[in-house]
Amino acid sequence: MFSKATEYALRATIYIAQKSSEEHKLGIDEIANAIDSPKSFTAKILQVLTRDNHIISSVRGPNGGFFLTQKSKKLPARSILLAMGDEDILEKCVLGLKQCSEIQPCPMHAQYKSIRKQLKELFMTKTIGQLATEIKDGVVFISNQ
Amino acid sequence: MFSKATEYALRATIYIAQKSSEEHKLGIDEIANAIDSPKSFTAKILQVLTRDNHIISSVRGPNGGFFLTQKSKKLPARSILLAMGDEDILEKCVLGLKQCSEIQPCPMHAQYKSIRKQLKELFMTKTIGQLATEIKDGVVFISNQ
DNA sequence: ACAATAAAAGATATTTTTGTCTTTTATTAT
DNA sequence: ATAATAAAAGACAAAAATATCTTTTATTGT
Ligand code: FES
Ligand code: FES
Repeated sequence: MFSKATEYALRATIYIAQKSSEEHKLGIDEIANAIDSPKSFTAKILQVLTRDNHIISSVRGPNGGFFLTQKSKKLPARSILLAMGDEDILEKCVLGLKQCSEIQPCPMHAQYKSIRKQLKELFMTKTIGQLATEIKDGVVFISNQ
Repeated sequence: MFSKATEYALRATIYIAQKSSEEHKLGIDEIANAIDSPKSFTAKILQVLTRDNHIISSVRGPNGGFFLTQKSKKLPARSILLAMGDEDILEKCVLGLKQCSEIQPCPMHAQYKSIRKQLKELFMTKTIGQLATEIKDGVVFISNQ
């Protein structure tokens, strides 16, 4: 479905949202370990989410690390897909045709458009904060073991 | 969603199902042109679908080419995903966790499982022949222009 | 000021995916 | 038999995705 980079981005952001605050920031080691992802590669991804997209916040130096603001927690999960350049899955033709339209629909269009709509709805309505909260509540998990 | 290879595989197979018969086979040039895909790359893909998976049939030499048997037309679209090794999208966790289960569900599991189920249902119930027939009827298209 | 810390930045490596080109083999029509 | 045809097979190339390692910069506590 998504690229490895996007998967790590989603997992990392949700994890940071769950565990961090402006007072308690998280280091890359803890994050990569928690979500079971390659450390340096994850660092690159967090850089993009931080520097280019301001979804994650970060501070260097002692007691530094990554954290999410309350504002960022209100962002929809889709904003992570947008940041990673992986949001076209919510729009494009399942058979890879250049454009998906009612005028020249592909043989799967009629059924697929409803599925894609639900997927888009999921990523547009669920916020990063909501996804994180469910982990805090212990009903869902983000660990890989 | 799918790899380029799988997209070409789906489009090519549906196209062949629509236009070919045991008496009228299709050449790789016509197929690649019709579905707007790189010729040699598509040839490799058709080779896999033919040699390894027997979804497509082929004959070499003059008046040779690719075609689909009636039996193959009854195969579900999912069989193409299986042949291309791209079927795990119908099974795996949307966040890329090693296993998707009710015991340790990810924060998106509850909503996503229903979407994934519909996607799986689509690829399991729609046959290659059905997808091709709709093109023949002129209600849907597989061209890219 | 200084040393320690942790992210940012940059360079490089590996693997996978995508794509092309050439040669070979099977089949058919003449 | 021979030549033409078209897929099969194999080698190779380019691009993108994934991953690692090193150096630099900002920040903080002493
Ligand atoms: S045209 Fe293929 S999904 Fe809409
Ligand atoms: S655990 Fe993530 S979709 Fe089921």
